[in-house]
Amino acid sequence: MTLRVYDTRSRSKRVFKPLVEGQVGIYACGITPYSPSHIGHARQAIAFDIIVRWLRKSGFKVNYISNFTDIDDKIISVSLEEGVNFLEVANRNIDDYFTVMDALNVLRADAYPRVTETIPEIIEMIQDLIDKKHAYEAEDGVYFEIDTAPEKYGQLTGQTLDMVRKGAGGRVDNTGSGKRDHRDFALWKLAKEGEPNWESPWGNGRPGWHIECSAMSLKHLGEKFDIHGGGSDLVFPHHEAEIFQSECCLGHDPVVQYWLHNGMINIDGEKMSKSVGNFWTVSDALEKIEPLVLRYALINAPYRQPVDFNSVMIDDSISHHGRLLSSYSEALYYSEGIRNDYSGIEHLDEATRRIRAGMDDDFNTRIALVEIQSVVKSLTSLIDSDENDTHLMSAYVQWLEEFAGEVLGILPTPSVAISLHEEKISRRSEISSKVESLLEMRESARASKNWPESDRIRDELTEMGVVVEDSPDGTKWRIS
RNA sequence: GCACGGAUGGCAGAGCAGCUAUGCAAGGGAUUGCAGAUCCCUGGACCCGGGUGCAAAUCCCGGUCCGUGCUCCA
Repeated sequence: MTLRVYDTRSRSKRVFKPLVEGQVGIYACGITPYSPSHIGHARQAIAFDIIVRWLRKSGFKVNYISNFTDIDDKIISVSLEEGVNFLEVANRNIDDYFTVMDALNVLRADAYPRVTETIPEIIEMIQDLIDKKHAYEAEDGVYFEIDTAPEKYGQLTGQTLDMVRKGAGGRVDNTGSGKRDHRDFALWKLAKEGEPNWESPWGNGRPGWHIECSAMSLKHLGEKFDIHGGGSDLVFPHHEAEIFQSECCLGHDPVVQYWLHNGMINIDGEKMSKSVGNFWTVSDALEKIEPLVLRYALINAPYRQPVDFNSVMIDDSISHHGRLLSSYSEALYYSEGIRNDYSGIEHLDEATRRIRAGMDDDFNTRIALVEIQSVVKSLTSLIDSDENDTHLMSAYVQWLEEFAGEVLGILPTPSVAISLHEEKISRRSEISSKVESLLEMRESARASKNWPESDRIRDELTEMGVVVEDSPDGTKWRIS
């Protein structure tokens, strides 16, 4: 079994081979905490959560790092508006991040470095770049000089220096006052009046946007590491800039072996943005959708594809996830918490083979969900068959926990699932006698072909949340 | 304008050269007073034009449309 991943730099799927056998270092760009997390952040977090889960499942020892850019222009502007310290803004939104990502069952990374805790390393790296003549000091900060490494340009985007020069057009004059060339980018920005700042050899200021990730990945993962990830909107300029910084500083290339980028989220076919007014924070979404259903929805397309967030896909996710949850919790209940090895059960073996092949093919969660749906379908008919084969059921339980739970993270814990089912059962016993007597009345109405009365009683039961099902061997009912 | 990605049945979304994707929806049947649930069955797609293959949704070339990025913006 071979894992293949799509590498943005080579623009193709490549067989995954880590630098050190059996170990994987992975760095994924996290958020700039200037506002509460939105569902695009959730998608990024979930995508890399699942990538890490699958790497671990495949036997790799994984070191997963995800950062917070806790100082930046937008954070400063929010802090000025509110008249509070910038760290208060950042910490508040980082708290929000952890709260919602925990709810979405995103496992914690091994470390969450922050820019403000990496200042010495950042300064050291900038100094190194200056010493190596790749960066220069200007009146408003320190800049990386693109022309010192033109061969590195466009590794991720395919653009050349000339293209960008043309594309930038009239904006050249508006960016960065001290730059020698408009394509140069800031490594250190000198502080203006009232801005947060740190001491440096070039004056008090703060790091530019890109250098932090080079410094933090170096600090936590070393001079070369396996996977660097993030949203596809970061490909340019952020990740291109990182290549310049890291490779020029360390003197070798490539520093990053595989570049992985997740796709963006559209709302009803349009880009999600604050200006369009179709902006969903995760908290907004969680008011309407169960967290695990949202997670399900966000992995319904492979991580590189754009996801269109619309009511149809949400409704689909609600019903599909609901089916998974109720069959799982019911099977768990009947099998009394026992787990059974599923190997040897043909259908489950086949599903296992396909789900593995799908996940090994650039983490295709869509394929995985298809297999899970198919397993759920046969489990549901097993439960409905009245055979009460708890041995077989417990094998299904184990399979679902392994793939829907451990790998995709879309199952609640067994105790939560059990209590969901028990709630149903207790609700059932609560209203049982009333329902039974109504059903008897309805039965006699039906016997005398009094259909209006029969339907009236059925409506009454519907109001109570009871679904009536007539069948050849009598009338059954269940909680909707 | 330039770069990168995408275009598959009513919708969502696999497919990476030969073999049913799948789910939802639709139609037919079984069951039913009706409805629901369940089971069985069915139809239906590969943006356009060329090219290379015994064979192309799948590879190549050209076009059209869509998305994203083009310097601090998720």
